[in-house]
Amino acid sequence: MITLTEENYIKAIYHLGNYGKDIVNTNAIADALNTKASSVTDMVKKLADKDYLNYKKYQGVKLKKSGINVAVNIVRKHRLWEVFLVEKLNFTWDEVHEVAEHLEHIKSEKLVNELDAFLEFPTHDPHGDPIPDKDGKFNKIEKIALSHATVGMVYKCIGVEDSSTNFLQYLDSNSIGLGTTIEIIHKELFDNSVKIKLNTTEMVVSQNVAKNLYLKVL
Amino acid sequence: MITLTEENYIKAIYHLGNYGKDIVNTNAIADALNTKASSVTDMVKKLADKDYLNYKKYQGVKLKKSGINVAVNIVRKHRLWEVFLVEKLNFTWDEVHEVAEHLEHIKSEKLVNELDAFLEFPTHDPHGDPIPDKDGKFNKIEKIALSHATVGMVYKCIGVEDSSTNFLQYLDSNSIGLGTTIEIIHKELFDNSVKIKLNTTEMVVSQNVAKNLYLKVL
DNA sequence: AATAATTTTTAGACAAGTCTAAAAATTATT
DNA sequence: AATAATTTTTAGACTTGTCTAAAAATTATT
Repeated sequence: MITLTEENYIKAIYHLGNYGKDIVNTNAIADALNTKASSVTDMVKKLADKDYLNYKKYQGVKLKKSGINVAVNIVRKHRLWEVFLVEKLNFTWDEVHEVAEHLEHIKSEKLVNELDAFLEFPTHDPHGDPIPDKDGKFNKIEKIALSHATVGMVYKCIGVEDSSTNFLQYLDSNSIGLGTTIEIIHKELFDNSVKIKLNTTEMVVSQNVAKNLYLKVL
Repeated sequence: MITLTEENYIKAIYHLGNYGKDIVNTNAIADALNTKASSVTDMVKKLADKDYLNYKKYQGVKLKKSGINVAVNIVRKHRLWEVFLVEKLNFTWDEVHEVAEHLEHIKSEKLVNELDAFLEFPTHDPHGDPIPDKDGKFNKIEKIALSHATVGMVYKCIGVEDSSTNFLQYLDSNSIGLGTTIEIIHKELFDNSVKIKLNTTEMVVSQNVAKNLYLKVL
């Protein structure tokens, strides 16, 4: 049996380590989980014992197949619940994350698969992130950050890097959401801000915003 | 902050103590939660400290208003999730309990109230038990156990006392469900078994079954 | 290559919730 | 009312996950 805490460690390692492909070091995990490095050391030893990952002292950890399976399954559940909350229960995209953090730990194969079917097998969550299917397969989308977009071209907003409440509410208040069409008017070399056009209105976004907003070519 | 374990103790005390109205003793709680009396003593002291209940040494515990509020809220969530699982996700009435035991602990006012609205404010769960509304109000139905029904009368099945998988599957396999019409043919004084008629077929149920099946007069 | 700075691990402690075994209180029996 | 049986509580220990502070290893700097 895997505990809630173990699941959260595995999930963090998965996200920090490029879908479980890279080695992740102790401090990064501690930061991500708001805990101390010593606690992380204890837990990764335990996870290594349980064969979810490889742990080399002073080097770091890398997920093994069974660890990646656990992580993908949690990601699947998290994103399906997010779709449910937005599409059926009138949550906004900045409200879903916290609740989904809890729902993702409910253990029932039937629950997640029936939920998937009920939502008609969605492929992306409300933040534009792909949802793994029953077999754990999903498409890594060819997304480009607004900060790397080309002046003069037209894009569609497909997701965010930072899904903090602050950032999502900023986007909402500026009428930027999933699917919003964005034309790149000008890039300011001085401070890396970007002038963009939404429908008819033009606005300038900071480098920080530009780096955290993902687009795809229209 | 209330922990998951505290919530489960409060829920058990609520059910054991007639909606929180009666005093409940230590061993009863230990039995219900599959734990030891000494663990119960420790926990009820803690719950008394937190003002959820009154605890008198060697006497037992009784829920206070705040404890009843906690319990009713958990019951509300549990039963709403059961409705969701049966009506939207194709669960059968014997499959819902275990999953709902976990879903009931998710803490989000918005989640439960939106779920309630999404399900169109159901008043009863799939086992016939009433669902408290947003303010904790619900109707205690005038139900009668099959064991106390009158020979010759016709009833409708409205719920169960025992919602164990075994019992619910027994009912399913004998085509007894919510809404089934049941006529009382004969009561056997010798072993308290009851002969009943369902549509056209007649069958005999044991005293054990009869005590755990709730009816209402048709 | 030696020293300094950083990262990671170890050692020991703590809180929550549980357990066993023994002691104390209550209830039942004669 | 005294003794027996039962119930409940206490005392001390264990597990999980956490922490602090110190030690050890690694990496960076001179």
